[in-house]
Amino acid sequence: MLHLQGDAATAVFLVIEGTLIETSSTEDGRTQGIRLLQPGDLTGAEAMISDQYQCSVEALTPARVCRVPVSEAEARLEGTSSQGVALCRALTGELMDLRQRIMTVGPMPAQERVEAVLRKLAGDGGEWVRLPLNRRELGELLALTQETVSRCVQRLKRAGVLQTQGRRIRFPASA
Amino acid sequence: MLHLQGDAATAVFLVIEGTLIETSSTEDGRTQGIRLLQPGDLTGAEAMISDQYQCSVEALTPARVCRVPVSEAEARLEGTSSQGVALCRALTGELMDLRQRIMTVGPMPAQERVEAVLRKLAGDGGEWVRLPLNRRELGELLALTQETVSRCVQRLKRAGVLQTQGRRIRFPASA
DNA sequence: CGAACACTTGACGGACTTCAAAAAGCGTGG
DNA sequence: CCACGCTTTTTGAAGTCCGTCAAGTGTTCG
Repeated sequence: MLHLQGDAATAVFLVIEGTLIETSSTEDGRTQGIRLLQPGDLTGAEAMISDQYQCSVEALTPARVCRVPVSEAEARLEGTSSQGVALCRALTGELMDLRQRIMTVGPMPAQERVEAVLRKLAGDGGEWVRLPLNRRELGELLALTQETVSRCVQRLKRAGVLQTQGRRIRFPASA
Repeated sequence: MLHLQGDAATAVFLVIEGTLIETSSTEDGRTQGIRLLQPGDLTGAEAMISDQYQCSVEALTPARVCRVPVSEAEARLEGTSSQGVALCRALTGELMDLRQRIMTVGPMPAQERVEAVLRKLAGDGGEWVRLPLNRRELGELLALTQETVSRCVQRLKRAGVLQTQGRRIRFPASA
């Protein structure tokens, strides 16, 4: 085990030899494998922009990895233009976002996926927001059909989780 | 439409304003939404290591984006240590890998997912390889149950796509 | 006002999950 | 080498969630 999801993120790792696996778990215990790591792959890059690891990394075979403390990685970039550092941080942010997406389309049931994406789009501040996607496009994003998306939205409405008004939706403040 | 999957990749884009969506399609026409892009997000980073875009990007609302030609992005990193450039390339590779994973767990049926991951692990060179994961772990990676993974492996065996021998598997050379 | 498009709803079928049990691998010690 | 116990894998039966097909009901905009 290289590190656990939630551990203090202090280093980036480069795989030299062997096969490892990144996994991530939801609070309620569902686990999803994110990706296999093979020689040449990098992992733990989120250490550069976050203080906690987003996933656990475990060796599946005996493996050798190169551990680069964040301080050292940053020192290497230090001499560089600030754009270089900014680019790395941005790329790392994209990585974290894609991992989150895998957690959504992987183990979540349809209704949770729909709620997750709508919350992201609408915010949960309680304002009305016009959705920029139709049901078909939402389905495409969530690996569901438009019909399933529609049914989930209706179910969430009936459950009082959200309100709709044509193409506009809103999550009532949960207090 | 910012660019299409397969277009010549010549620039990286930074979202300034608006909402856009990255989508990717398989050769046989299934489309999967990869992620929503919002202000501050970066897209098209694969231009730095590939000559084709991996996904299409489309604006869902009126949007403003900053287009950075690859040549310029590289020039900015030029003054830097080679490690900076290497780091960016590695991060971009991870991004492409995660997109591929979303294509796998999103729209692919169980049997295709199993075949895809086994081919990645075993190579299709025709040698026997010992799997470093058991059925439960394969299921975790593919968002399937261990039983479904097992059934798919059996079906692939019967179809002559692969052979097994305890924990070892092999894809007969397809010639 | 009407046509095109988006969204909802229902009935049905199929793919995958769940639960349960049998079979096969695999290491240990006799 | 074989017997034993453990884990992993396979197989079966039943149930569920989601996809497909097909109407029907908004909504938007010319």
